[in-house]
Amino acid sequence: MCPAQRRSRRHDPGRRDRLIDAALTVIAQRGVAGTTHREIARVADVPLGSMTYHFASLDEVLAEAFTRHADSVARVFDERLSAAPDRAAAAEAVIALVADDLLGSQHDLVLTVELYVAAARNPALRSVTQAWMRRSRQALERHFDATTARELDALIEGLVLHSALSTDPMTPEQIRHAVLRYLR
Amino acid sequence: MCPAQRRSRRHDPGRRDRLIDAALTVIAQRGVAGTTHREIARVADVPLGSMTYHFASLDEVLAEAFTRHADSVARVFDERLSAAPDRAAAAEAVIALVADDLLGSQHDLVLTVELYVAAARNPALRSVTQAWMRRSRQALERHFDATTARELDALIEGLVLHSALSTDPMTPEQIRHAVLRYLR
Amino acid sequence: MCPAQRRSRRHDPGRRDRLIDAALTVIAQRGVAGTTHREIARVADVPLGSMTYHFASLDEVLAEAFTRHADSVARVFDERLSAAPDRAAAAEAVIALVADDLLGSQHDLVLTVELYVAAARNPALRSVTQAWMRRSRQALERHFDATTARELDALIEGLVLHSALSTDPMTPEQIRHAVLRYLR
Amino acid sequence: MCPAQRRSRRHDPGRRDRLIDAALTVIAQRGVAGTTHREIARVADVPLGSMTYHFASLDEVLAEAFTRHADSVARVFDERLSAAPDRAAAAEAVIALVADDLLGSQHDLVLTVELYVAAARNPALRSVTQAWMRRSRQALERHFDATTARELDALIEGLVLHSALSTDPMTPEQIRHAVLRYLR
DNA sequence: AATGAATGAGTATTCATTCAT
DNA sequence: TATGAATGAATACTCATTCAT
Repeated sequence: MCPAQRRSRRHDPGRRDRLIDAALTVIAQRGVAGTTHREIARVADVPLGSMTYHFASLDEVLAEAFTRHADSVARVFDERLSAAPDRAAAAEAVIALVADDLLGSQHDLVLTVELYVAAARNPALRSVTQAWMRRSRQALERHFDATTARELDALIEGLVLHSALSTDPMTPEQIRHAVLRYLR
Repeated sequence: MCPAQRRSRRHDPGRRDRLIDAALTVIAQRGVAGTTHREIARVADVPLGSMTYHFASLDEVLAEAFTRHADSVARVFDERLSAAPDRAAAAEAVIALVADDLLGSQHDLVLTVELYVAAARNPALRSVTQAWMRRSRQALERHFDATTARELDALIEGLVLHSALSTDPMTPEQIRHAVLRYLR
Repeated sequence: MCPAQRRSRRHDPGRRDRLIDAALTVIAQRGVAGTTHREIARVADVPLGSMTYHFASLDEVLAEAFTRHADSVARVFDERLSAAPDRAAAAEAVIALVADDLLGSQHDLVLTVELYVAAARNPALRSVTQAWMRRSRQALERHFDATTARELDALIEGLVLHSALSTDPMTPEQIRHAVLRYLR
Repeated sequence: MCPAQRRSRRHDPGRRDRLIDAALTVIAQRGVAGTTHREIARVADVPLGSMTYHFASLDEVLAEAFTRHADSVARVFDERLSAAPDRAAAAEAVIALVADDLLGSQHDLVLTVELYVAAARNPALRSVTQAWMRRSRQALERHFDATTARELDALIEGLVLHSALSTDPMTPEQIRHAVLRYLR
């Protein structure tokens, strides 16, 4: 009777949103291969049937989740580069972004790699990765010419990925060294 | 009765080997998530029971397959860098390796990314990736100092991966430009 | 705001009726087994919740739909036989009815067979088929004695069904031959 | 330890066969719509996984089951008509076949109607019904001309089906009357 | 009066692995 | 040594129906 009781969750606006977040959690923890309706529902504490009510298929869930992930990472990238007043500050922004990604939770990094693999076989996801790439490159082009932007983007990719897979990831100083050497 | 009939392959010494190759084919085509005993057996044209006869588990199959893949890619890397007489030739070797990866079949590239993701959750595979990385770096260190080798290795990673995911992959000329700019 | 916008159909007096027609369309297209609340709602372009608002259960929908089908087929049967002035004209009416069923859309025929099967397990539907049969027989009894009416009714059934399932359905001439031979 | 214990059913030759029979039982009891892997497995007292080991899909199960049904009914039809020495005996054989179908278990009759409906939407089943029809007609043509055979076949169809759906099915005497009147 | 949201039981199917031969 | 048969857990997805608004 008391409305505070966890009795029923029938009215739950925002559930779809929470499900997408739960999906990202699951993908990060168990990979795309281990991402199932059941697991997402469990993490979001929602009945299984709710998944297929809100999403037509698991692929739709993945697409929405990765889109959200890419958007949020790209937004940070955009913001930091927009805030940089000059080329030197932009270089520092890039260094900070890479270092944060590496030193921060593995969460974002793992999601990114999962997205890459999933995109290799899922066209819907491929357009997500491509939009994201385009956006990063445009952010870099605020400060660098097109060729430099493209090459720098690839270098960032390599630094992040490589270090992530290594037992001794690069230190922030090493990252700074690599980026500045390239831009020297 | 006639031995030419495709009757039975009961005596088949290289079968274990062929199964590992079949596994790589399947991983490249359908991803680790789509790699099953059944599919590998189908590709190798071998009865299902043969899989579990030769391998204790699917994980064992994956580990052996990825080990073979890493070995073969690393060997080529090694050979080309060993053959380079000087630093300039080494730079050209690196450029050629990246360009071949991109222009050649997606096969190797896809396998590599699949390995990265699988390694994120499978310790046995992580040691495969790490041995591979160590080996590449050592190959580079024949011609470059340790810091350069490490950074170059990351750049290579980024160039290959980034271009692979892009709709307009880099041309060999663009790759050459990026590598030489870094080594300048 | 503009009332012409397709905004809402909240006031829709004939909706229940339209739902029954939609149900018949779905049954004809996908069979009773493929007839679901969702599909009927989709065909009628009506929200899912509307189905259970207007009908207590799917069975109720089916019963109403089949009743409507049987009524409409029986009415035509009635009318044509009533219009026949004598036995010879009645025979021609029967021939025309069978031929029309066969040459017309498969729609009615499929619905009839679906009804037969559904009736085998659903008592509510069994009374629909029985009322229909009784009515056909009474229509025939305007012109034929009871035994002939019954036998003729069975012959009609067989001619329609048999031809419907055949790759080379009977021609109108063949139907006429069969009916007249029986009544000769 | 004792081999007589119902311990394991792992060795069970003929299981596939038993599954097809179980499928026919289920179709007769619950209709094609109610025929599921689970239900067939339950009736055959076999684990669920066994169904999909032996059959690629539920449609394959249905096709095999209906083929068996049609074969067995057609064989009886064949045999009885082959045994008839003359046209009069053939007429009696037809009468007996219809009467047996009606007075015998509903089993065969229900299966037949289910087959008709299923065939309306499943091409694989349509060829089953057509082969069956052809075979019946050929059996009749041993004693009757082609036109008579076809018409008689339709009459049989109608008598069986119509009576089956009626609350007061025809008596054997009534069936005899109908058939003989037609052949008179 | 009407409906979007929610839910739990059920469906076909896949599959790693075990086992008897 | 090798394998066809078998199995049970899991998966994506469907759907009749209930319910809060």
